[in-house]
Amino acid sequence: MATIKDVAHKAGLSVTTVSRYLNNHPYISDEKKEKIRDAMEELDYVPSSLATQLRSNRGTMIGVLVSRLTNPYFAYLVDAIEKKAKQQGYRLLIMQTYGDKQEEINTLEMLKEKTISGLIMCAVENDLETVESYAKYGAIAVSTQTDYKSDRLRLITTNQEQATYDAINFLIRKGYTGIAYSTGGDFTDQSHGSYRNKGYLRALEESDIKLNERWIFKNNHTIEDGMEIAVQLSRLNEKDRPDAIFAGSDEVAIGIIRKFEQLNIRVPADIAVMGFDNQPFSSLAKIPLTTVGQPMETLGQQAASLIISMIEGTEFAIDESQLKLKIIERESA
Amino acid sequence: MATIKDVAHKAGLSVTTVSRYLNNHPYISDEKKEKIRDAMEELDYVPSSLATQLRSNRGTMIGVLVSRLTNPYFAYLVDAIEKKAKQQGYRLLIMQTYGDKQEEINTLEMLKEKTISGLIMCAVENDLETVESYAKYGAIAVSTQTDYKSDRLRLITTNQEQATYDAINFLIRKGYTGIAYSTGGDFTDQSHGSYRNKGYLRALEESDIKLNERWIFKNNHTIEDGMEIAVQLSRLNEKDRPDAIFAGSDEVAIGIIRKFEQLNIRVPADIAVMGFDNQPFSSLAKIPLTTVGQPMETLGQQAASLIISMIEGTEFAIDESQLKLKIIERESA
DNA sequence: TTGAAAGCGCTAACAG
DNA sequence: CTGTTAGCGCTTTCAA
Repeated sequence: MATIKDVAHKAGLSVTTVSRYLNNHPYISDEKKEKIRDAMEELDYVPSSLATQLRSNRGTMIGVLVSRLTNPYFAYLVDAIEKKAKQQGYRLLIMQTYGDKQEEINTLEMLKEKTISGLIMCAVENDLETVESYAKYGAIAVSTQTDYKSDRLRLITTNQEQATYDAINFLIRKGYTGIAYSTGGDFTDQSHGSYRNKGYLRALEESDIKLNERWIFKNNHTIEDGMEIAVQLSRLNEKDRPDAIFAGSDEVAIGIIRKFEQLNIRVPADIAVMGFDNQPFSSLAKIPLTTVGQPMETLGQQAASLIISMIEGTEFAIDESQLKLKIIERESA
Repeated sequence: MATIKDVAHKAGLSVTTVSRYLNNHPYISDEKKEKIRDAMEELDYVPSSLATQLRSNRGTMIGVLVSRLTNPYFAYLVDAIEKKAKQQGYRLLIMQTYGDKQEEINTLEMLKEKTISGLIMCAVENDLETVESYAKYGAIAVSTQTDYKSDRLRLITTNQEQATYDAINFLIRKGYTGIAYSTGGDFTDQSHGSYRNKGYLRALEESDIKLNERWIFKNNHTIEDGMEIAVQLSRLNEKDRPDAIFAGSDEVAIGIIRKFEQLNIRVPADIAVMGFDNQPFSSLAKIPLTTVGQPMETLGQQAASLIISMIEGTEFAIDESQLKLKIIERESA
């Protein structure tokens, strides 16, 4: 591979001048520019981004950390980030944690290695104190709802609490009053999904609906989990049964509906089912799912813009108004 | 950030020794090892991967090129590649082409930049001659079925021709004889999907079924395309109608089925529908899809192992037996 | 407007 | 077993 030296030699100039050309410095005569261009062309020269980064101490690689790429939520997020990043001349290094804290740490360590100049964490496993301790090595943006305040870390938040509140109210307005609830966490304040729990609780409270502990289902993620919930629900006494369930995820919702079908429980006539995420398959289901859609596209775009601004030391204000979740009404509720 | 120099200084040793330690060279006394370890610990030292790569001329980054990450086929592929790569100490740089030839070239150029030491092309837009011309700059593995022979380029092939042949025979054995066919390409030999076309044609021929041009649908990709196909099929005279259609993609299949439902055409009773890909939603559909499953997991693993072996100059033999597509029978056919 | 020279952080002969 | 030294390919003073 040709180096800057070869180009300089062939053009009869110094490497300095060639370097200047590469970086669009002023003060190069057009004549030399021409020569350099020709030499580069002839040698099929491409600057080594490695050397550039090492010397100039500014990288062009952005890390993106997700739980699993096969989860469409993350796939769409990464898709949006990739488009925006490419457009601004940045590359993406993708890592998956699969929910593992240590993997997350390993990725954060790449900031020290200078492999990446910034990291977008689309999900977070460790506590934010730990994450923040890496902020001195590079830019970090985290997508999560939290009360944690920090000026080294930028947070890019969607309002899960509000979305859940809205969703439950949507059900209430539709006349449902017995609203069961499924969560991926354990329904405590520290668990995953705690902000959604708050939204659920707040909506019930405002409508003077008493919480029924037996209608709370914890640690559910998969279609199978959903089917199990449906079984449990079906075992309840007719009058002890909720008339709706907020499933917390589209997978779980699909599982519930599928099992209900086998049990001859009609959706939404007997029990309405509401999902969360608006997965691609949700509109394709046998009973198209009423669900909550997340703004993956704008979330990804803004995350990319944010991290780039942090890397480059410019300002970027997140536009919260673009980051709203919205209820997507179809047939299951 | 601490450098190797700082570590050497603090440990009272030369950078060479520290470098040796970093690279697990023999000939270092345990005593010094200890010192180095301590110094690194204290300084929170992490080697700059940039400098290492520049100097040693061996990188640790693998490029992965896909059409769109939001296509589950690619998401699952990348997922598998990521796992395998991580396990071997490599990182993934992801690029999307969105079907654009120039984007593919841009990605190939990264081989020259030394940004990546190898590239896995999960799909290919340009002709293989062009791709091959980049092979001198780094390892390239391409996943595509082709007759193109090359020793600079490694191909990792699934047998689309055979899978389609098998699928059509599956339909034939089920008693269907009028088998329509939809393709993403234009049904010519050069287009996307030409190997599938061959499989279709071969199966028909072997069963002495004459090709009916009016049952060939070209350039279809989306659910909407599928719905349009269904409309056209419904307009055919009852006796001119096929009794099955091989849709070429699950999306198209879903579209066809959905429209058929509106038109009161029963699936599979009136017309059987077969998809391709086994997308995650395919089993979830109203009428669970009979389709062809691709071995994304092993394909991804083998692609990763292959490119790593190429980068490291070792041998790796692709295990074709693991790369078989298989028919997944559900209800639509 | 141009060039010489000194590194960025690391590795790899070569010499002890 | 350990250190000296010369770069990898590029950018950036400094001086001309």
